[in-house]
Amino acid sequence: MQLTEAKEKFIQQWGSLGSNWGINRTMAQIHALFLINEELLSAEDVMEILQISRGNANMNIRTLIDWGLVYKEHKTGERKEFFRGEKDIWKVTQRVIKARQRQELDPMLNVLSQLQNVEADKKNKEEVEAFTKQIKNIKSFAELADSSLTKISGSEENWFLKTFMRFIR
Amino acid sequence: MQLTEAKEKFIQQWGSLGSNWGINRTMAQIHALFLINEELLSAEDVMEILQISRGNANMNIRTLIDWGLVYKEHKTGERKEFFRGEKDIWKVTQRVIKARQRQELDPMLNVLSQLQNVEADKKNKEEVEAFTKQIKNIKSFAELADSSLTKISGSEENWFLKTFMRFIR
DNA sequence: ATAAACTTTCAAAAAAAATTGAAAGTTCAA
DNA sequence: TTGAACTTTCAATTTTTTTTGAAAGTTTAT
Repeated sequence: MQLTEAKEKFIQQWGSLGSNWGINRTMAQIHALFLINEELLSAEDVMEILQISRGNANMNIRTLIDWGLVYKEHKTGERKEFFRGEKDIWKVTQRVIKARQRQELDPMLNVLSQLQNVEADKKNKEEVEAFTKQIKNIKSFAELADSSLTKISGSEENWFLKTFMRFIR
Repeated sequence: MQLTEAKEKFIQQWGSLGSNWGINRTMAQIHALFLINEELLSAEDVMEILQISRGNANMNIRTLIDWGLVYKEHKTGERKEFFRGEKDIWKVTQRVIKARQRQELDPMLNVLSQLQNVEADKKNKEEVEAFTKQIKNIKSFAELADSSLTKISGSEENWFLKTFMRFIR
């Protein structure tokens, strides 16, 4: 396979993976591009390589910066902003976990907390108990997941590697 | 809060969580309904409760059955099919992991394997090496994630609890 | 203070994904 | 074998999400 073809393929696949996990396909493609690109790229470079509009490029690069997956940089003597991607796949994973934890897990935990206080009357006492019990189960599980993810996203790769290597055998 | 309101809220929140993770919102809502509903439900019940069409209900219930999150059952003396949901949140998690692993992680691993064979010529030798190295990193990481998930989705809840409890402290 | 060179925003348009419901298919009791 | 009672399919429609690009905003060198 040629390098150009391989890069293209990687970008497409990463885009489709992202898209399947609720991440904007273009954002995932831009991320893929930065994962395998060694040089600094400007917003215009990204627009051209991926054939997307200015607004689209800008908005998604912005989000990637927010997530900590892309860094802003300046070339001396150039006015324009340039960007480079975080290459370390372990750091990438940690930052994606953090972003999605705050975006999705936290709101879910909030709602689950609220749902624990349901008023019962004499007619539906048992039903309310069953509901409350199940919500409690789900909440405990979500909290365990939350702590595990927090631990993982704050650890050294080394710790992770050792732990999981032991773990999977 | 009233029970009805709480159930409604849970269904909405679960739907939105699913939707954010690339799972059809309605499918997630049906799943939520089954998570908190004690009785058997027919396709018509689901249609009515969630105000959705026959085709929609059918298709998503089918997928939930494929994933192992909902079971088909028969009431004696009734022609109609009834369904009940898997209530155990640990089993639910394991089955979701399995389904998504085969749907998304496996194809990604395949593509990454293909991408390891890129032809270099004298002009782009270094670039090809950098690319290959990065793909290799990503692939190793994806394989570690894959094994970890396989291990997790095949384990007893007890093992998982013990391991992660130790883990997060 | 100006204006050139850039970045960001956002309403409208396009694309993608989900939903509908009528029609086709299936199953089963008689 | 029939037909009633159900389930499944899929083309057309609707809804949701994404993208565009012109206009507004910002920054910086002079």
